[in-house]
Amino acid sequence: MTLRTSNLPKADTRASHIEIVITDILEAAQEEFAVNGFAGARMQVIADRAGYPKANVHYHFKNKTSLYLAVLDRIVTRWDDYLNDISVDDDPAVVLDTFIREKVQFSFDEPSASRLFANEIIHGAPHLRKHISSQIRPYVIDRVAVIQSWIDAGKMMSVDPMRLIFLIWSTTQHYADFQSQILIVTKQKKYTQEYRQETADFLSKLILSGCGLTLPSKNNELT
Amino acid sequence: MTLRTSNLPKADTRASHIEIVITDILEAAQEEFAVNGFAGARMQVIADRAGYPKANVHYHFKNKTSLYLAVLDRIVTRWDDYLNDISVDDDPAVVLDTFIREKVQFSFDEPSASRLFANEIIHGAPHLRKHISSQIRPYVIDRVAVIQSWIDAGKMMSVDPMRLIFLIWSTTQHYADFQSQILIVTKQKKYTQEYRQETADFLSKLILSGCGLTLPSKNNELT
DNA sequence: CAAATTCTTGACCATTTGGACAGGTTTAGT
DNA sequence: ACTAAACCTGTCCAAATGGTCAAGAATTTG
Repeated sequence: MTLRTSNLPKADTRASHIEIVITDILEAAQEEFAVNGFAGARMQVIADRAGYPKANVHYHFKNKTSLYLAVLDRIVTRWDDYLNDISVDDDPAVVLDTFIREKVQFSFDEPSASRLFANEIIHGAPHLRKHISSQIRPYVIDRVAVIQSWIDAGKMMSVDPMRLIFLIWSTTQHYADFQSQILIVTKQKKYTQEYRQETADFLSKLILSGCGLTLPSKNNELT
Repeated sequence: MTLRTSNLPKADTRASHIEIVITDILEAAQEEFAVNGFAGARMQVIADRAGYPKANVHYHFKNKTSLYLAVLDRIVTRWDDYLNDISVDDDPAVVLDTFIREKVQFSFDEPSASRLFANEIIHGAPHLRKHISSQIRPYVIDRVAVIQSWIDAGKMMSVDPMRLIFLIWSTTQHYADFQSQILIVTKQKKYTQEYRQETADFLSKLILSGCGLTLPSKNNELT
């Protein structure tokens, strides 16, 4: 609505101004791509939502595909930031509990990112194949090894570690990807803070218990 | 490829011929919509895949939307057929085990149906709102009541029944919707029969155990 | 302060695509 | 066998949409 160019603080440099424009466009694009998919997304809508003329969007991003890739890259990067390191010496219960709660939080906090990602995978991951095999796969293999060592050490029940990771991914993502269905079934307008909390508690409890684990004692001081 | 009109058996009536054509189109459309989403799907591609001229598709289906709705309806109907009835007197472990295995089977057998459905929900379920509130919601409420009665009867651990249903849905659907990611991470070309079986076993075991349940004894004679 | 560089934008275009339509063909009824 | 209805399909078209371009505004630089 308001023209960014005319009412910026004096101290603003060109570089930082550009960053704002780019971010505006990326955020608008993420929303549009998440809601309508790549093919369904409209450059005009993205431009409108970001608050710039369409040609401006094309100035900063060569074409629709490169804009989409930029959005994906941004999501994937933020995703990777969430990935915490775990070690053989850690307590399985604590690690899994933390992992689950972080994933749940991500789903509730950034549903459009989650949906865009899901969309890309459902459609065969045409733009993410490389990232999956070079980043995600090593990550999974690494965690699998640690979980397996816990099992070997008798610290938890014997369950297939990779499928356990898939299970955690799926159950947590579900609340973002299938939000519309869940809200209708539960007759809610939107997720409440309480619902989020109970969901995290539920998932943590059921999954840990499914692995034969229990949290040490105190477990309610997470954000 | 071959023209259906010219080489049909004499006994074939017009009605059944039409059914074949319609089915061909619906199947082609399901695949195309699942792979590319509604906006990305091309009528020309659907027609080609079905083996008829595009105008023929438009003869049987008013427009793209009505074709899409027909595909959705077909999927939803088949989905509903899977829904088994459960009662308070049943053994929770057996019911949940059966339920999980049926859902897993559906995901592996009809991945494109699952993906199309997921796609619709991710994009806000514009065409399924009614079905969700009139069919799915009552179904869920019904199962929730039964599960709750099991909990009250001390037959299983106290877990939120609705979230348990969501969890089963998400974990089973995951293998269809995120197939491309899973195949890359597990370095498989396609799901093997063995992988399907182990997945069903894994999910059943972990979820039952998460509910404090164990299967009676014999549990390996399912299809 | 002038020139050069970067950024912005309205107007315009080429292509794609859903869909209309009219004329032809096959089937069912009598 | 003949007619009417149902079905099929090649051709064409209007609308939508991604993308271009050249001129103008703002900012940096020499």
